[in-house]
Amino acid sequence: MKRPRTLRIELASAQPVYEQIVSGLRALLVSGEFESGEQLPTVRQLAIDLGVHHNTVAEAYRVLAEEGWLDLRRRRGAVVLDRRDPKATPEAKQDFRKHLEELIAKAITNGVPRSAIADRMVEMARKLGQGGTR
Amino acid sequence: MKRPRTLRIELASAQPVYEQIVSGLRALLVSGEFESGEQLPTVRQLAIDLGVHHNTVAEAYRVLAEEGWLDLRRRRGAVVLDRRDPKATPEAKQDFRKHLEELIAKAITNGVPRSAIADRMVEMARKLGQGGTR
DNA sequence: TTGATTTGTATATTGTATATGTACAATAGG
DNA sequence: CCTATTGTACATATACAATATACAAATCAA
Repeated sequence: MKRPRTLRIELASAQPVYEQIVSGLRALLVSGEFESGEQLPTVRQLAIDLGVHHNTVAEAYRVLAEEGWLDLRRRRGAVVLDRRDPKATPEAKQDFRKHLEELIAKAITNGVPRSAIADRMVEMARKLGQGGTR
Repeated sequence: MKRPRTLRIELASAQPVYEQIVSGLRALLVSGEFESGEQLPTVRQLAIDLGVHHNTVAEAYRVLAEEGWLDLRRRRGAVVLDRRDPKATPEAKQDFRKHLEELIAKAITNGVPRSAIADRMVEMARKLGQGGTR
Protein backbone atom coordinates (compact mmCIF):
# COMPACT_ATOMS: atom_id res chain seq x y z
CA MET A 1 0.00 0.00 0.00
CA LYS A 2 1.32 3.40 -0.96
CA ARG A 3 1.27 6.02 1.73
CA PRO A 4 0.57 9.62 0.86
CA ARG A 5 4.03 11.06 1.65
CA THR A 6 2.71 14.49 2.13
CA LEU A 7 5.24 17.19 1.54
CA ARG A 8 4.04 20.71 1.89
CA ILE A 9 6.03 23.85 1.27
CA GLU A 10 5.33 27.34 2.53
CA LEU A 11 6.62 29.88 0.09
CA ALA A 12 5.94 32.64 2.59
CA SER A 13 8.11 31.08 5.28
CA ALA A 14 11.38 32.61 6.33
CA GLN A 15 13.00 29.21 5.98
CA PRO A 16 14.32 28.72 2.47
CA VAL A 17 12.20 26.48 0.27
CA TYR A 18 15.05 24.10 -0.53
CA GLU A 19 15.67 23.62 3.18
CA GLN A 20 12.00 22.90 3.75
CA ILE A 21 12.20 20.24 1.06
CA VAL A 22 15.32 18.77 2.66
CA SER A 23 13.79 18.70 6.14
CA GLY A 24 10.52 17.24 4.95
CA LEU A 25 12.07 14.52 2.83
CA ARG A 26 14.63 13.67 5.49
CA ALA A 27 11.88 13.16 8.04
CA LEU A 28 10.12 10.79 5.64
CA LEU A 29 13.34 8.95 4.89
CA VAL A 30 14.15 8.48 8.56
CA SER A 31 10.68 7.23 9.34
CA GLY A 32 11.08 4.58 6.68
CA GLU A 33 8.42 5.84 4.31
CA PHE A 34 10.61 5.01 1.33
CA GLU A 35 12.18 1.67 0.58
CA SER A 36 15.79 1.62 -0.52
CA GLY A 37 16.07 1.42 -4.27
CA GLU A 38 12.90 3.37 -4.70
CA GLN A 39 12.76 6.24 -7.17
CA LEU A 40 11.96 9.72 -6.01
CA PRO A 41 10.18 12.05 -8.42
CA THR A 42 12.41 13.84 -10.91
CA VAL A 43 13.48 17.32 -9.98
CA ARG A 44 11.18 18.72 -12.63
CA GLN A 45 8.18 16.67 -11.53
CA LEU A 46 8.52 17.53 -7.85
CA ALA A 47 9.11 21.14 -8.79
CA ILE A 48 5.80 21.21 -10.62
CA ASP A 49 4.03 19.55 -7.69
CA LEU A 50 5.40 22.07 -5.24
CA GLY A 51 5.16 25.07 -7.52
CA VAL A 52 8.83 25.98 -7.49
CA HIS A 53 11.71 25.95 -9.96
CA HIS A 54 13.39 22.63 -10.69
CA ASN A 55 16.76 24.01 -9.64
CA THR A 56 15.37 24.57 -6.19
CA VAL A 57 14.44 20.92 -5.91
CA ALA A 58 17.81 19.94 -7.38
CA GLU A 59 19.54 21.85 -4.60
CA ALA A 60 17.54 19.96 -1.99
CA TYR A 61 18.31 16.60 -3.62
CA ARG A 62 21.99 17.51 -3.68
CA VAL A 63 22.00 18.10 0.08
CA LEU A 64 20.34 14.76 0.74
CA ALA A 65 22.74 13.04 -1.65
CA GLU A 66 25.68 14.51 0.26
CA GLU A 67 24.17 13.19 3.47
CA GLY A 68 24.06 9.74 1.94
CA TRP A 69 20.30 9.42 1.56
CA LEU A 70 20.13 9.54 -2.23
CA ASP A 71 22.02 8.40 -5.27
CA LEU A 72 21.67 11.16 -7.80
CA ARG A 73 22.57 10.71 -11.48
CA ARG A 74 21.67 12.22 -14.77
CA ARG A 75 18.96 10.48 -16.62
CA ARG A 76 18.42 8.09 -13.72
CA GLY A 77 16.90 10.45 -11.23
CA ALA A 78 17.11 10.16 -7.46
CA VAL A 79 17.25 6.71 -5.93
CA VAL A 80 16.87 6.08 -2.20
CA LEU A 81 19.91 4.44 -0.62
CA ASP A 82 20.17 1.98 2.23
CA ARG A 83 22.22 4.13 4.58
CA ARG A 84 22.67 1.94 7.61
CA ASP A 85 26.08 3.39 8.39
CA PRO A 86 25.78 7.02 9.44
CA LYS A 87 29.17 8.60 10.01
CA ALA A 88 28.74 9.78 13.59
CA THR A 89 29.66 13.44 13.82
CA PRO A 90 31.30 14.08 17.21
CA GLU A 91 29.46 17.28 18.15
CA ALA A 92 26.15 16.06 16.75
CA LYS A 93 24.80 14.94 20.10
CA GLN A 94 25.54 18.23 21.79
CA ASP A 95 24.04 20.01 18.82
CA PHE A 96 20.86 18.01 19.17
CA ARG A 97 20.63 18.88 22.84
CA LYS A 98 20.97 22.60 22.19
CA HIS A 99 18.46 22.70 19.38
CA LEU A 100 16.00 20.63 21.38
CA GLU A 101 16.17 23.11 24.23
CA GLU A 102 15.66 25.99 21.84
CA LEU A 103 12.75 24.27 20.15
CA ILE A 104 11.08 23.75 23.52
CA ALA A 105 11.66 27.38 24.48
CA LYS A 106 10.07 28.50 21.24
CA ALA A 107 7.04 26.28 21.78
CA ILE A 108 6.56 27.57 25.31
CA THR A 109 6.82 31.10 23.98
CA ASN A 110 4.10 30.25 21.48
CA GLY A 111 1.83 29.08 24.24
CA VAL A 112 2.10 25.31 23.94
CA PRO A 113 1.51 23.84 27.40
CA ARG A 114 4.53 22.22 28.97
CA SER A 115 2.55 19.07 29.51
CA ALA A 116 1.78 18.81 25.81
CA ILE A 117 5.43 19.28 24.95
CA ALA A 118 6.47 16.62 27.42
CA ASP A 119 3.84 14.17 26.20
CA ARG A 120 4.87 14.55 22.61
CA MET A 121 8.53 14.01 23.41
CA VAL A 122 7.81 10.88 25.43
CA GLU A 123 5.70 9.58 22.58
CA MET A 124 8.45 10.21 20.04
CA ALA A 125 11.00 8.60 22.35
CA ARG A 126 8.85 5.50 22.58
CA LYS A 127 8.61 5.31 18.80
CA LEU A 128 12.37 5.57 18.48
CA GLY A 129 12.85 2.80 21.00
CA GLN A 130 10.57 0.38 19.18
CA GLY A 131 11.50 1.33 15.64
CA GLY A 132 13.81 -0.83 13.58
CA THR A 133 17.44 0.03 13.20
CA ARG A 134 16.80 1.47 9.78
CA MET B 1 24.40 33.24 43.38
CA LYS B 2 24.88 34.41 39.83
CA ARG B 3 24.91 31.74 37.14
CA PRO B 4 27.12 32.07 34.12
CA ARG B 5 24.41 32.62 31.46
CA THR B 6 26.66 31.54 28.70
CA LEU B 7 25.64 32.85 25.34
CA ARG B 8 27.85 31.94 22.45
CA ILE B 9 27.45 33.06 18.86
CA GLU B 10 28.87 31.42 15.77
CA LEU B 11 29.50 34.01 13.12
CA ALA B 12 30.21 31.27 10.60
CA SER B 13 26.83 29.61 11.09
CA ALA B 14 24.19 29.71 8.40
CA GLN B 15 21.69 30.81 11.01
CA PRO B 16 21.58 34.60 11.26
CA VAL B 17 23.38 36.02 14.28
CA TYR B 18 20.34 37.89 15.55
CA GLU B 19 18.34 34.65 15.48
CA GLN B 20 21.06 32.87 17.40
CA ILE B 21 20.86 35.57 20.04
CA VAL B 22 17.07 35.26 20.16
CA SER B 23 17.15 31.48 20.49
CA GLY B 24 19.86 31.50 23.10
CA LEU B 25 18.30 34.17 25.26
CA ARG B 26 14.85 32.65 24.92
CA ALA B 27 16.14 29.32 26.15
CA LEU B 28 17.67 31.05 29.17
CA LEU B 29 14.48 32.98 29.82
CA VAL B 30 12.32 29.87 29.65
CA SER B 31 14.60 27.98 31.98
CA GLY B 32 14.22 30.75 34.53
CA GLU B 33 17.81 31.95 34.49
CA PHE B 34 16.66 35.55 34.74
CA GLU B 35 14.39 37.00 37.37
CA SER B 36 11.64 39.31 36.25
CA GLY B 37 12.62 42.93 36.63
CA GLU B 38 16.21 42.09 35.96
CA GLN B 39 18.23 44.20 33.54
CA LEU B 40 19.76 42.66 30.46
CA PRO B 41 22.99 44.16 29.13
CA THR B 42 22.58 47.18 26.88
CA VAL B 43 22.57 46.50 23.17
CA ARG B 44 26.00 48.07 22.90
CA GLN B 45 27.46 46.09 25.79
CA LEU B 46 26.20 42.72 24.59
CA ALA B 47 27.31 43.63 21.07
CA ILE B 48 30.85 44.16 22.34
CA ASP B 49 30.77 40.90 24.28
CA LEU B 50 29.62 38.95 21.25
CA GLY B 51 31.71 40.84 18.73
CA VAL B 52 28.84 42.06 16.56
CA HIS B 53 27.18 45.37 15.76
CA HIS B 54 24.80 46.83 18.32
CA ASN B 55 22.02 46.98 15.75
CA THR B 56 22.21 43.23 15.43
CA VAL B 57 21.61 42.84 19.16
CA ALA B 58 18.85 45.44 18.99
CA GLU B 59 17.05 43.38 16.36
CA ALA B 60 17.20 40.33 18.64
CA TYR B 61 15.90 42.32 21.62
CA ARG B 62 13.06 43.62 19.48
CA VAL B 63 11.95 40.08 18.62
CA LEU B 64 11.98 39.05 22.27
CA ALA B 65 10.11 42.22 23.21
CA GLU B 66 7.42 41.40 20.65
CA GLU B 67 7.14 37.95 22.16
CA GLY B 68 6.54 39.51 25.53
CA TRP B 69 9.81 38.55 27.19
CA LEU B 70 11.31 42.02 27.46
CA ASP B 71 10.33 45.59 28.11
CA LEU B 72 12.49 47.68 25.87
CA ARG B 73 12.84 51.44 26.25
CA ARG B 74 15.31 54.10 25.40
CA ARG B 75 17.71 55.02 28.10
CA ARG B 76 16.28 52.29 30.33
CA GLY B 77 17.57 49.27 28.51
CA ALA B 78 15.97 45.83 28.38
CA VAL B 79 14.08 44.61 31.42
CA VAL B 80 12.88 41.02 31.83
CA LEU B 81 9.10 40.73 32.16
CA ASP B 82 6.99 38.28 34.12
CA ARG B 83 5.20 36.71 31.19
CA ARG B 84 2.97 34.14 32.80
CA ASP B 85 0.29 34.57 30.16
CA PRO B 86 1.43 33.23 26.82
CA LYS B 87 -1.13 33.83 24.10
CA ALA B 88 -1.60 30.30 22.80
CA THR B 89 -1.19 30.25 19.05
CA PRO B 90 -3.55 27.67 17.56
CA GLU B 91 -1.13 25.99 15.16
CA ALA B 92 1.76 26.18 17.62
CA LYS B 93 1.32 22.62 18.83
CA GLN B 94 1.30 21.16 15.35
CA ASP B 95 4.29 23.30 14.50
CA PHE B 96 6.18 21.92 17.45
CA ARG B 97 5.42 18.37 16.39
CA LYS B 98 6.70 18.93 12.85
CA HIS B 99 9.88 20.66 13.93
CA LEU B 100 10.56 17.99 16.54
CA GLU B 101 10.30 15.28 13.89
CA GLU B 102 12.65 17.18 11.63
CA LEU B 103 15.12 17.78 14.42
CA ILE B 104 15.18 14.06 15.18
CA ALA B 105 15.66 13.23 11.51
CA LYS B 106 18.58 15.61 11.34
CA ALA B 107 20.19 14.10 14.41
CA ILE B 108 19.84 10.58 13.06
CA THR B 109 21.36 11.75 9.80
CA ASN B 110 24.28 13.13 11.77
CA GLY B 111 24.83 9.78 13.42
CA VAL B 112 23.32 10.34 16.85
CA PRO B 113 22.06 6.96 18.11
CA ARG B 114 18.31 6.68 18.39
CA SER B 115 18.68 5.58 21.98
CA ALA B 116 20.57 8.77 22.85
CA ILE B 117 17.89 10.87 21.20
CA ALA B 118 15.15 9.07 23.07
CA ASP B 119 16.95 9.35 26.39
CA ARG B 120 17.48 13.06 26.02
CA MET B 121 13.85 13.67 25.16
CA VAL B 122 12.61 11.66 28.13
CA GLU B 123 14.96 13.61 30.35
CA MET B 124 13.73 16.94 29.04
CA ALA B 125 10.13 15.79 29.40
CA ARG B 126 10.77 14.93 33.03
CA LYS B 127 12.24 18.37 33.65
CA LEU B 128 9.20 20.02 32.12
CA GLY B 129 6.89 17.96 34.26
CA GLN B 130 8.58 18.90 37.51
CA GLY B 131 9.42 22.47 36.67
CA GLY B 132 7.38 25.36 38.00
CA THR B 133 4.71 27.01 35.92
CA ARG B 134 6.99 29.91 35.15
C1' DT C 1 25.58 3.08 -34.27
C1' DT C 2 23.05 7.18 -34.14
C1' DG C 3 19.88 10.47 -32.99
C1' DA C 4 16.39 12.18 -29.82
C1' DT C 5 14.67 12.65 -25.36
C1' DT C 6 14.97 12.78 -20.62
C1' DT C 7 17.33 13.69 -16.74
C1' DG C 8 20.56 16.34 -13.60
C1' DT C 9 23.97 20.45 -13.75
C1' DA C 10 26.10 24.97 -14.47
C1' DT C 11 25.94 29.93 -14.91
C1' DA C 12 24.01 34.53 -14.85
C1' DT C 13 20.46 37.50 -13.04
C1' DT C 14 17.31 39.41 -9.84
C1' DG C 15 15.05 40.04 -5.50
C1' DT C 16 15.41 39.78 -0.51
C1' DA C 17 17.53 39.70 3.98
C1' DT C 18 21.48 40.22 7.20
C1' DA C 19 24.86 42.99 9.33
C1' DT C 20 26.81 47.27 9.56
C1' DG C 21 27.89 52.62 9.58
C1' DT C 22 26.01 56.64 10.77
C1' DA C 23 22.92 59.82 12.39
C1' DC C 24 18.86 60.73 15.18
C1' DA C 25 15.43 60.69 19.22
C1' DA C 26 14.19 60.18 23.78
C1' DT C 27 14.97 60.20 28.62
C1' DA C 28 17.40 60.14 33.08
C1' DG C 29 20.52 62.92 35.87
C1' DG C 30 23.28 66.77 37.09
C1' DC D 1 18.31 73.22 30.68
C1' DC D 2 22.27 70.61 29.07
C1' DT D 3 24.66 66.39 28.59
C1' DA D 4 25.34 61.59 28.34
C1' DT D 5 23.38 57.27 27.55
C1' DT D 6 20.36 54.30 25.54
C1' DG D 7 17.34 52.41 21.86
C1' DT D 8 15.85 53.50 16.89
C1' DA D 9 15.79 54.68 11.93
C1' DC D 10 17.64 54.53 7.55
C1' DA D 11 20.96 53.79 3.84
C1' DT D 12 24.31 50.62 2.06
C1' DA D 13 27.46 46.58 1.16
C1' DT D 14 27.26 41.93 0.84
C1' DA D 15 25.60 37.34 0.62
C1' DC D 16 22.14 34.05 -0.34
C1' DA D 17 17.81 32.16 -2.49
C1' DA D 18 15.07 31.32 -6.44
C1' DT D 19 14.73 31.65 -11.10
C1' DA D 20 15.59 31.65 -16.40
C1' DT D 21 18.21 29.68 -19.61
C1' DA D 22 21.49 26.89 -21.66
C1' DC D 23 24.32 22.74 -21.35
C1' DA D 24 25.96 17.77 -20.54
C1' DA D 25 25.28 13.08 -19.93
C1' DA D 26 23.00 8.81 -20.34
C1' DT D 27 19.22 5.84 -21.83
C1' DC D 28 16.15 4.23 -25.42
C1' DA D 29 14.39 3.45 -30.09
C1' DA D 30 15.36 2.89 -34.76
